[in-house]
Amino acid sequence: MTSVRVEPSSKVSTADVIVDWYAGAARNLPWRRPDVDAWAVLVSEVMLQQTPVARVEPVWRDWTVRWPTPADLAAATPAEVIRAWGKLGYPRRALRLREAAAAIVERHDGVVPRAVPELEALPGVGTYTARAVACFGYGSPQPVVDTNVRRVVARLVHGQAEAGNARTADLADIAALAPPEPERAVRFSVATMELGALVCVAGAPRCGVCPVRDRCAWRLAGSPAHTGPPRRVQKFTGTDRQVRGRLLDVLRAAAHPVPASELDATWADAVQRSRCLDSLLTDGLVEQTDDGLFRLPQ
DNA sequence: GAAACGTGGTA
DNA sequence: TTACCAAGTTT
Repeated sequence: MTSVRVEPSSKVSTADVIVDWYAGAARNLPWRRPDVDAWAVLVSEVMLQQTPVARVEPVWRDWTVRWPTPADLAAATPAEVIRAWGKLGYPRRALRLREAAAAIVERHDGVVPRAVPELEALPGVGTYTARAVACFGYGSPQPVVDTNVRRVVARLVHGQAEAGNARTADLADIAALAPPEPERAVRFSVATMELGALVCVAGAPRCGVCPVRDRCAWRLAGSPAHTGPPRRVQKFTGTDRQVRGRLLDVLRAAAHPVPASELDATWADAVQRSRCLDSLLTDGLVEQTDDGLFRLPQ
């Protein structure tokens, strides 16, 4: 009689376990549909920088319908993209995305480049985003390291409760786990991010449902608490970021240029208010008309 | 390498 | 209510 050979779990590669888990656990996010092109992927990746998926989804749908190609976005005004960005936060990303679109039109014939160095040369595109676009937009087997992946590697490989700051070695760490087949390597990249986003989360990891709990260095070490300096969380209340946000909020909502007096109500401290308005002007998020009124750049 | 850069949900 | 955190990049 024949017998089924069951390999010990340790013989199954960690990458295969994570990829197989992803097949059954992946969220159905719109930018993961197979017909989504590299431009729409780039838009999603920039929007997702420091902004949760739930808030990105509706805005991404609007953008990809309104500006389906880089040339379309390059032809839009800053005011249009700033308004369409809504309240995703860090609105300089919207300007940079428009600048990236213009660079794609000028330097790449309107086609999102495939090569990581060319992607990284685009405004607002750094190490993470360049690899994410190459990998998810073009199916290139790039190692992709975001905050989720760094946390998974910190625990699974290094036995640490938390990831430290981003390091150059992060790319090598995840590349060492990646499967050799290009298509599986792409799945592995998105699957590792998903594992960090859904299971190996920052606050209270759901180790009970983790597919690699039996081989996680952190778990095997008894889930030791984080040692070392606590990560400082950035303040928001009272900062220039808050003030800038309020100023821009007024200008986004205004149908016409507004006088400075209309901005006074946003923040009591006139010195800080003025500094923030200046910085918005410098950033190209606001412009002043000839008669001294303020508006989003036309 | 540290600090700046928005916003809102969750515990 | 305060604190943490969310697919980073730029200076």
